[in-house]
Amino acid sequence: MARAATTADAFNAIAEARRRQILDALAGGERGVNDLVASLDLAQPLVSKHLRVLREVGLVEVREDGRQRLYRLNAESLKPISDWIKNYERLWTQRLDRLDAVLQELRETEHADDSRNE
Amino acid sequence: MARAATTADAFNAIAEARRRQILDALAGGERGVNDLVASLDLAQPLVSKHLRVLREVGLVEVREDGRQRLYRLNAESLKPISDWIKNYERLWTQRLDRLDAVLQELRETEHADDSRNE
DNA sequence: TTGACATATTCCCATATAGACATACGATCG
DNA sequence: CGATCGTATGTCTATATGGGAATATGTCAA
Repeated sequence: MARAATTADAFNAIAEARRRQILDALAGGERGVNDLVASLDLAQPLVSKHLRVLREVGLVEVREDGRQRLYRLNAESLKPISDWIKNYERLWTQRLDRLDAVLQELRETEHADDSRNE
Repeated sequence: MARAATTADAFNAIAEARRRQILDALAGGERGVNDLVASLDLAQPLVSKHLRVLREVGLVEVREDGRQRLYRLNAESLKPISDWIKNYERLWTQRLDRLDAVLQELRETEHADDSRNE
């Protein structure tokens, strides 16, 4: 079997950096294809193809407006990724193995004013 | 150009569901390869191959123990993913049908105090 | 040493890309 | 109507995969 299709799920879709860039661009709001092409400095057919992948996994949605197609982010499709990674966040947040030294250094360097949770 | 290598970065590495399963299994602590093979019901060579990919992107680390190799999670390598997705979380957390209103509110109350959810 | 065990590597194959390029399609304008 | 704009799709290629199978490597035990 080959690699899973890029349209298999959001995990595969966002593996490609360009597609993440597109999502980042759409985070600011609806945008047309040529608009994205200009922003990302990518060939138009490529942008269209990437948008297709993103659409197939539900990460973006389209709306027709005259001869333009306005794409917009559908962030909820990122939730599975967020949910998955959330289980790991504490593993580096509360990583206390040899953190003591680092914390002391940080305390000296940064002089945080409201970090009284220890 | 073909798809980016699975070892290109953590995003590509975790696109494969089996590798996420391996990470999930390692979240509980260090484990040997055969141990993982039994847990995941995967052929041993496959597990070794997946572990190699995960190792190459820094998601796991190995330690030799007799004739076993104990793998453990290096969660920090997931941080780039966590960081990226964090920018989107609020987009579904505060997803009301009238997003415009929310956006305006955000624009007005741009203070760092965001502890008033619900 | 031989053998059992734990893990890694190699070879093969079917599949699917991302990108470049050409072109098709639909909407709008003149 | 024809021309043009905005976008999508098709074709080609190089490349890399995940899985299966066989095998290599390395470690310990008797």
